[in-house]
Amino acid sequence: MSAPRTARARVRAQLTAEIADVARAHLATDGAAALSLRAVARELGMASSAVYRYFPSRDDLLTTLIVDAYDALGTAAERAEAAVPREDLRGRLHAACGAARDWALAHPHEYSLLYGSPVPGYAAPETTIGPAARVGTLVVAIITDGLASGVLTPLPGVADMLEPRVLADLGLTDDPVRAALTVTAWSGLFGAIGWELHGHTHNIVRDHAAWFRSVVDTHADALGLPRL
Amino acid sequence: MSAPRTARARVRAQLTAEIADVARAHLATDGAAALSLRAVARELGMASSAVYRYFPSRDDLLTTLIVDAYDALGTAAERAEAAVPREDLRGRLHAACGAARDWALAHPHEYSLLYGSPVPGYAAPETTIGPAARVGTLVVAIITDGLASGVLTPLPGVADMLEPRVLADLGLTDDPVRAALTVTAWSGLFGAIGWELHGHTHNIVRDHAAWFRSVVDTHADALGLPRL
DNA sequence: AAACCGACGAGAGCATCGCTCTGTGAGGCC
DNA sequence: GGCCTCACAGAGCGATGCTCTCGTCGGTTT
Repeated sequence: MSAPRTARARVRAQLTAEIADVARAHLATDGAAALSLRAVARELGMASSAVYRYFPSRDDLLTTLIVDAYDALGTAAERAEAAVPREDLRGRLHAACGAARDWALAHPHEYSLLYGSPVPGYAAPETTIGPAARVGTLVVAIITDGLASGVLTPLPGVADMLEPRVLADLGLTDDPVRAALTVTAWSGLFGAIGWELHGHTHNIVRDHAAWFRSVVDTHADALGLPRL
Repeated sequence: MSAPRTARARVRAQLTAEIADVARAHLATDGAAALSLRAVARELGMASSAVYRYFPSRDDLLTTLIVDAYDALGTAAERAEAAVPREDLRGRLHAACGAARDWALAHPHEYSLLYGSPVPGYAAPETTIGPAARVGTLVVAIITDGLASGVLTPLPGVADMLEPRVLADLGLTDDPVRAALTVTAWSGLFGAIGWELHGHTHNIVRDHAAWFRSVVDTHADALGLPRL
């Protein structure tokens, strides 16, 4: 991340990135489970043992790929969402979720790595939780914007299924019902993407793009986002 | 499936089942990716090559486990749903989905095998599509029951994102909007289960059972199921 | 009853994997 | 210029899925 000071560090950083790039290419074509450290080393013309100078284990390599993927997905969603007028809450949701779906369709294996089954014996380390939350943060921002501008009013009812600390951090303490709906929308949207990606809607859904838009609308309705 | 006629076929069927049982146990404890044909053979005291007399490949073994898992999940959901009065549509949805969630929490690895990332280079064969649809069929039955009894009336609007043939097969041709919502609910419910199972709601949701109930209610609302 | 043929199981073997250890070389640092 | 750390290669270990061959045993047919 920081600029390498010595020439040695520079070439090291460069080779590290090169390994990650090749690994990402393998991941994109063959999937996470087929990602082989030896194959990456072969493609780079180095001994397999040399790779361990840069990544202590296969899981470590996978972790960097995961973080990168979360970042790429988050960036895609954020850029799409930023292009929509602030007051169009539903449009912002559509943009963010549509971009997430597009990214998933373009990078199916990476998406599965993020939101599919956890890799065998692999536990997501702390470094992944930040990037993982970016899309969720985006959805929450749409809600809080709506509440701040008065377009949305807190939903009545009580709901204490979420962590109070998270509610406070997100600024949704006084609208816990809508906060729960936000988590529901978040999981539902990604569930729909995975559903399509893994073929569960094969032979059922004809127009996946249209269906996904309707899914977003369903959740937008539940959240009370006004149609523009 | 059919009764074995010869003694040879009987012992063969029995050993086949035994192999599948051991494999299922390994799957339950270690996960799908760690399922090793050799380990199964070791536990059964036979040479690894002998297992290939019963299952032509590891993927084939996995397929039978997948089919069995779909069946177990479907049975659990059906039994729970059958215990609820027919007229309580929302209760039936809660029962079916709650049972699916319970089953998933009790068999996380098997659930991930069904609804997580596809196994490397593994393509679900035709034999899995029947059992896979059982839970979905259950949800559809709740809807069609409501339409038949007049509790539900077709939702206005047009929706042609689903396959017309499926609409006809399910008897939802005259309520395509609700049919789309049904698919949305189906994917959203399983998305929520996977979301919880894979830890994406960790540190966000405090009471997962309550949250899941609210997810079911959200989809029940979207489907227009009356509160009893 | 005898011959036969198919299924069955074991073992060795191949290619692959993640990972470790050891030795050697070359670059940067004092 | 000498030291020293880092980088790399290679061999090796245990494990995987899968194939092939070979001996054996059981059921079937003549």
